[in-house]
Amino acid sequence: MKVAGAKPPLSQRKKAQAMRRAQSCALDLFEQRGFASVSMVEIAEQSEVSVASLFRYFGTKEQVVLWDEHDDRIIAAVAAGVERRLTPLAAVASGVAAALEGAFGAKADIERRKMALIFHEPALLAGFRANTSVWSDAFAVMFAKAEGATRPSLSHRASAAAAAVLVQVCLEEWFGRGGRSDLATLIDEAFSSVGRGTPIGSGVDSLPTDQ
Amino acid sequence: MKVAGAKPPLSQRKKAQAMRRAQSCALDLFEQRGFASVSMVEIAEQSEVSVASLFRYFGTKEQVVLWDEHDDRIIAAVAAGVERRLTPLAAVASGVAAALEGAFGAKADIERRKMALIFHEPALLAGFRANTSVWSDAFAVMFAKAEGATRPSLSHRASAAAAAVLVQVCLEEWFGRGGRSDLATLIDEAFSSVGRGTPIGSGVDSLPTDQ
DNA sequence: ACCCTTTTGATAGTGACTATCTTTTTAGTT
DNA sequence: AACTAAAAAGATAGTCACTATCAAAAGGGT
Repeated sequence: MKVAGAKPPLSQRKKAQAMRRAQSCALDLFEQRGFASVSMVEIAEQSEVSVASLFRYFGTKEQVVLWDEHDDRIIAAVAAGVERRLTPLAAVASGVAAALEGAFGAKADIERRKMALIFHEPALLAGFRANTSVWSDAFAVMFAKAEGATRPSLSHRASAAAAAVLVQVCLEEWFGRGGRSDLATLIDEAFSSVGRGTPIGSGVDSLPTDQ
Repeated sequence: MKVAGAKPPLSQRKKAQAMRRAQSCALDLFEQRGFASVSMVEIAEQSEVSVASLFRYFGTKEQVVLWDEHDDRIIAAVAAGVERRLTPLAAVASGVAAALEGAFGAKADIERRKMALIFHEPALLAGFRANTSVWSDAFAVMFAKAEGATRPSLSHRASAAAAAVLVQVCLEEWFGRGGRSDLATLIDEAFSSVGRGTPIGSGVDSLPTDQ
């Protein structure tokens, strides 16, 4: 295991710093004038990072917003849950809740600005939702390994995809409520409503008024 | 109810015809030279539809492939299942199975060519997966209405998103197996493995070897 | 200081997509 | 069948995300 204080090489630190600077400038510009009305050239000029580097770093304009320095924390947290042999959905639920508690702690301001932009710009929302596929694939591999399988089966992929998409739904719900609800509670509610296969009209949380 | 033989206006028929012609030409070209190496101008020349119309019809290059004349059949079939008050997941499972049986019946050749391209080109796969959001939203509204709610609750959206993504997983699995498996069986397997919340390592379909 | 490797910057080019305008086609109406 | 208002299709020019390539400038070890 690595020592916590071990520095990565200078080149990597400078790169990460440039990426943070570029993302921060991009958020400023997008908030002021909208995602479509700001060009990559402007972001480059504002952030003192060349256009070529912007594309090298982020790949696409959307990823300038969507990029998250610590976006592997969720996957790591879920992996820990899987190793504790929780139910697939339970592992994901607890892992995500733990990881996001950290994300919205220290640099909560950046995260909130990102989320606000994402839900305001359809192009960004589409990219945000595409993360589901990445999570899903990662979860599926974990589930397979936990059962000693070399490759994920259909049921592994199914559980993984369901878990990943439920996390997305909860994140959107959470932000839609202004970030005031408890994310862990939302995840719990979403996961259990799927897990128990509630029949439509059974009225577990809202009885039809029969009108 | 409308008479089955009632014709839509001439303009709409010509448009649909042009779209089919354009899609068919596009599939030819993409199969020959790859999605990225064919420009919209070439598709326009080949199909005798102007570039402007291509963008009016399809919006994006990806949608030239992804567009499906009858892609509302799935949603309609699921709506029918919901009205019969099935479980959310059951309604989606049966509806999708029914709808796709039709889709791969008459014009199965086009559908297979589309699927082959979609899974061969990452850009198309991303677009294909984005359909999940559309389905999910539609399902959520159905579930809410079935319970007499005016707007979908979190659990409605959760069930809808899970159902939609499971359909995607099954479609991908189905195509990955060369289209030889029975899609309805796959859907059943996927949905039940999520529904029962199988613990990891419980060994329902493969016991861990404990190594 | 020295080289060697990796990273960054600058430049030119491609093509998806938009905006705008003109021309054609369609659908009623007489 | 001819006339007209409305809608759709075509043509054109422009923007900008993204790629490819090469030159310059770091970084990292000797």
